[in-house]
Amino acid sequence: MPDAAWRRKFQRQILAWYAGAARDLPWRANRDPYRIWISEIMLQQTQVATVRGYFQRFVAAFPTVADLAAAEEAEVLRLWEGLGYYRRARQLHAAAQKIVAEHEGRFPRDFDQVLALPGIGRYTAGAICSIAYDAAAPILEANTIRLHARLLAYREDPTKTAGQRLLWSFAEHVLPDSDISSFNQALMELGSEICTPRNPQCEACPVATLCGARRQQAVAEIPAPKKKMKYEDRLEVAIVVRRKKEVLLRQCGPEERWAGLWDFPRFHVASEADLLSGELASQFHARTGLSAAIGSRLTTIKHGVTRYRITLHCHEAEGASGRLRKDETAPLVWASVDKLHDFALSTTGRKIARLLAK
DNA sequence: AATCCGGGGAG
DNA sequence: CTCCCAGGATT
Repeated sequence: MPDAAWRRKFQRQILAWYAGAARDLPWRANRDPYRIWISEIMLQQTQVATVRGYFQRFVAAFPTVADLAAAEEAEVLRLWEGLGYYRRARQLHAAAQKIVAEHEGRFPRDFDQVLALPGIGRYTAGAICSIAYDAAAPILEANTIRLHARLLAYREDPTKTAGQRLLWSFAEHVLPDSDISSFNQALMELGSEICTPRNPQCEACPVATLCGARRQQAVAEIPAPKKKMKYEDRLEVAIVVRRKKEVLLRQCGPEERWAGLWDFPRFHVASEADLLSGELASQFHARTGLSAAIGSRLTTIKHGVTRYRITLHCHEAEGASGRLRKDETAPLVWASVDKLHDFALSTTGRKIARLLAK
């Protein structure tokens, strides 16, 4: 670990640089812990450019913890539509209700109480408490993992347990006595804007002279590349069942992907042949209670969900008849095509909905 | 320690 | 195409 002199120079350089480089982001307008919390949850595994618009709409709809707690979960999910990792939205909502129930509706000040809220781990608790309250809490996330790994010339995979232990320790060790809020944000800003994954701008870096990777001319090799994800190809089919101006939607159950969101009835099939074999129609009947033939293809959408590369064929159902099956955990409803914007849909569901509206 | 969870930006 | 992103929860 670096000594006190190194630390002081590091802190001074970081803070001086940030004073002139801080971007004007919506969640930096004030230090309201509620807004900072919302931004931190949205920013989990999601880029700043993507979050901007969502953040503005979300805090406009729910300006306070109490507003969020009082909202319907469906409305929260609707505002989250397209952001992904929908568990974040449900946990955000649950946390707001917990704050109302246990903290009189005021966002807690104590680190451990913040950490105890659903959806908040060590990073997010540290970020909120340092940014909003100037608490002496370290942070470690994508930007600072890369930044610190380079500063320390750490050549192992910094996302593994040993690397995490080292980098959390470093993050705590370099924390200044004051201005923690600016300091932590500055570290992330530096990682995001200067110490980038590819082609970092070391010439513009305020701590280049303190950087181990730079000294070893190993900036391009650090951090070590993560092991490549192996993707599994998957074939799925979405069925569009029309009834006059309505279409059949299904709400995803709590145990499945996109829990709480609505989608067109969707099936995993082994091969293209299953579309014709009657196997799909049989599954469709078991799921919905309706009898129908698989009709013409409307479109094909390719997308990825974690380790799956999904090819989604979207087909019309023809001659649907029968009575809808009752399903408590995954309700089926007939939705007016003109009212599909009132439902929180998965991104693929929204693409299909847009197709039907034409 | 591994795995799951989404979607999009950017090269 | 591939890599990556202000991670957390679960197993």
